[in-house]
Amino acid sequence: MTRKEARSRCPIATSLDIFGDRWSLLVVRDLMFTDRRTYGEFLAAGEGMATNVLAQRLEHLDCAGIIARTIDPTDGRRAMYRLTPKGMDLAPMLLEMVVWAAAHEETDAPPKLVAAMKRDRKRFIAGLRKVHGE
Amino acid sequence: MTRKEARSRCPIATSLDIFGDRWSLLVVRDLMFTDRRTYGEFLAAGEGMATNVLAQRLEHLDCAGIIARTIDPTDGRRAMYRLTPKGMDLAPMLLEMVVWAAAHEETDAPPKLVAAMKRDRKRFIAGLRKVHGE
DNA sequence: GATAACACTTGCTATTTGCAAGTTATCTTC
DNA sequence: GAAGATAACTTGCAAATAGCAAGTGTTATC
Repeated sequence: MTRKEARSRCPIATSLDIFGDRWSLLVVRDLMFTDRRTYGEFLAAGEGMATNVLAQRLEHLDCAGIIARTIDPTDGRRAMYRLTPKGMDLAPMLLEMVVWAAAHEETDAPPKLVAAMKRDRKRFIAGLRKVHGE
Repeated sequence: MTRKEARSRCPIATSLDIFGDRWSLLVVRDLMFTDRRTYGEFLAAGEGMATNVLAQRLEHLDCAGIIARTIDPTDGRRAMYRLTPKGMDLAPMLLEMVVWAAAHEETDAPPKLVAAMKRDRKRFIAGLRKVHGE
């Protein structure tokens, strides 16, 4: 997916230039809400992402500064990914996306989790940041 | 863009099935934040969307219940679009996207507007809802 | 050294996007 | 009423991306 030169500089257009596709935010989701950290784990997430697409998305998110890649010191084959602070700052948006979908679509989000998100967004996000060592 | 059968029922995956592409949220943006309401106006927004892509996106958002289409009573050629309540409920997510992009990317969002969003999200969203007659 | 695992890469097909001309219905002007 | 303009798409083709599955190179294990 070659990114054309920037369109407007509108924040939403700018954001969509970075993650306006079907797969990127799924990677961010896994890093944010689950303990998946490797290429193989993202592939195994059950979303049906193709290997070339995942590789390209990881690289793009890395270049955008949303995720960071390191090599597992205990296994030189394994690349580990984590969210950067810039990536963590996507939490409010992802949270609102969860809340929206839970209200308007059929999802398997645990009702208690959604309720916790809606009850106190700031607290929920603070909890995520703590988990991620921020 | 043929939508494959649903992947996981995760809220984020579900949402991305609906608007996980480069163009859909730009339509929602225009309806939410500007006074663009017609096919021609969306095309003229300066984002470089192709005509066939716009037509398909409008239809898809209509089918998803996010926008609604009516014919302008004063001009039978003109289709007018508006956000449904379901579409309006995307406001918090769009707002967080704006805030994120303003913080991490170079955008032309007016600083005062971004500050108003960050200062009191609920109030800003209430203002949007009032403008949209909710 | 043989085998396996990890992270991609590659070659090909299928699908979508992008471009620009085309079509149809409605409106405006004369 | 006819001619011209406009609005919303549609269409045909080229370009780009997604998807599939086999392949490759490095590292780890036995």
